[in-house]
Amino acid sequence: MISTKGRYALRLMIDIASYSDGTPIALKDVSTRQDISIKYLEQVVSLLVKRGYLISVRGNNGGYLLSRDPKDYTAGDIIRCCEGTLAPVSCLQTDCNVCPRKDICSTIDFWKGFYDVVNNYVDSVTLEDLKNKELIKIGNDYSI
Amino acid sequence: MISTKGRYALRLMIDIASYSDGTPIALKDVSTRQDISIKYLEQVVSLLVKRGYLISVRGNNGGYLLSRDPKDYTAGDIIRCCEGTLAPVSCLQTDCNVCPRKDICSTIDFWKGFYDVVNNYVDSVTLEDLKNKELIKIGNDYSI
DNA sequence: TAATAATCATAGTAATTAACTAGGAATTGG
DNA sequence: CCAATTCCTAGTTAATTACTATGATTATTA
Repeated sequence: MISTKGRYALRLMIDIASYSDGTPIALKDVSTRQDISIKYLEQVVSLLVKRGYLISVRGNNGGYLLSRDPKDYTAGDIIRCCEGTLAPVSCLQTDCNVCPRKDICSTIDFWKGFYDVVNNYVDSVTLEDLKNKELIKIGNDYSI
Repeated sequence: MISTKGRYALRLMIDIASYSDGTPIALKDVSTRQDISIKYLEQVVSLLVKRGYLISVRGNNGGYLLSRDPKDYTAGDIIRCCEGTLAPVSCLQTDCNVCPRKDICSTIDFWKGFYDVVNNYVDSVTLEDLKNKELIKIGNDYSI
């Protein structure tokens, strides 16, 4: 199960992408639209800023801006940034991890395959794709 | 991340499939081979028995038997039995769940897709496949 | 028939994580 | 200066995870 960190991160990024007009988007507005507490969003957003996925603007009329075009983020980028690895088992989290059973483990290939299909999937969807869904939902889709 | 319940369930089933000779396999032996405490295995195995995936034989020389041919279990069957649903978000856990944002949610299709690729993957691998890996690892593969 | 070896059932527990909430400092536009 | 914002750290509550413990029940076998 993906935690709220990863799920909220996705909604936050979609929200900013969808309501962006060149000026910074304040968390207060994201909070209202997405119905997530500002205080919790602050924690999520800080991870995205640290990673360089968002640019923060401090002070009055401050907020957040995308650092790239929506088509240049994958859902996987965003989720992994806030959620950590999507590895199904700890053996796959880092290369240096040494499981005492690694040479006789009959399930490691199965879990590697699991990891692969998950990463391939989340990286096949871009923020642009999700933004378009959002625009349709909120009735501002002028592309159709 | 998949919990120990699901991971141990898979190893338990592979172990029983691999060492099965018609007589029941005792947890003590699985415990030794897999290096998992008997007491914890008891809890895992009880879920598999309740689901009908294993047949338990009580008393001296008792143990567990597969109720089907290894090719008739998928890894997904076994993992879901002990782990619960593999749904990435709670909205997908049950049909009757009603999220207040369901009509305006722009991410639900993304998560449905996630759920689908995970289920398709884990159901594409059978216990037979995993058993063959195990037999190769322990050097008892007479099929090659 | 008694010892033994297994499953079965339930409860307890320590550590970790999840999902927040709280308080206040720093920054900036007007 | 003031108001609105981000930034930073710490605290909290509840749930979950990953076991361990105790003992009852069942069945083989010497």
